[in-house]
Amino acid sequence: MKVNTKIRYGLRTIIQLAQADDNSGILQKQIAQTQHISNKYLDSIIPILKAKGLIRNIHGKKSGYILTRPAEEITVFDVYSAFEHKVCILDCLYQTGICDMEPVCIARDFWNDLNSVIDSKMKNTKISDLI
Amino acid sequence: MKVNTKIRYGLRTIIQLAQADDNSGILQKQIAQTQHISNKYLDSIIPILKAKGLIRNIHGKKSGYILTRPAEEITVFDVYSAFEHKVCILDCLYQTGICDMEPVCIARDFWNDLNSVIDSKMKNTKISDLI
DNA sequence: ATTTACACTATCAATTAGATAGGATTGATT
DNA sequence: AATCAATCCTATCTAATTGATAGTGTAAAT
Repeated sequence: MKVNTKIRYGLRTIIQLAQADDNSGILQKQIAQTQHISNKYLDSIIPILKAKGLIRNIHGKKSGYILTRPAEEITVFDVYSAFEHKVCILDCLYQTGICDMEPVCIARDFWNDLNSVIDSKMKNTKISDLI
Repeated sequence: MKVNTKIRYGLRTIIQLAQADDNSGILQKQIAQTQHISNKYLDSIIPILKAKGLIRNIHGKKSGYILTRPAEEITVFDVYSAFEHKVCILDCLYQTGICDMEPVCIARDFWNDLNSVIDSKMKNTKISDLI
């Protein structure tokens, strides 16, 4: 039950951009320095956020990254799902045939509930709620 | 963000014992068969539940395992914490000095909230609620 | 005394996490 | 057009963790 580094760094990146005044972008290098993340490692995170349409690059004098939409319109789940398709604390929740017990598993019902709780928390929290 | 096998199997074991009529115990072997878990693997799970005082062995004619207390008095968290000390989705939540950003990390505040949500769900769900 | 169940220790293969390396490409500034 | 910094892509590596099995020892019941 750990949140992995990419998701954590991804969220921190989005938060940093959300906190910036929106006239200028923030360079990857700056994010690396502020967040104490290696610039190389960010190489594997930033492109994902970009591909999912959460951030984009502006060019010119004030070059760097900005959010593509206001922080009010981005949820934690948007960031999470850039890296993992779904909130899924147990494989059997979304795949059939993994476990023989599935149709009768009471434990699974609980894990499914817990999964929903986590999912909802992420979907109901906007980046703007955090800052 | 996965729940590991020991915790899952541990919960299933507790549920099976909770469902049994309380006159007789259930042998480890029976649990293995019912739950489709190898008896050998249960060797590394059952003793932990026992050490934590959740189950105990009865001897004699109806030998096997039983719950030490009624299902109303056991929470999912009791089972979870037999295997992992705390609900902790991020190391920095309970350890200082792991991350430089800790004092100023807004993301951490969110993860901390999410952690509480998970923790509460487990602590507020009794085994008797599941069956 | 023998059988059955449980306990203890060690080991192992597979997977994943976290991170780095090196180079190609892109775009802005000169 | 040249140069320089930033970004992107692919490959690689180590360490830790997970899930599981093997083998043996011990205890209790019939």
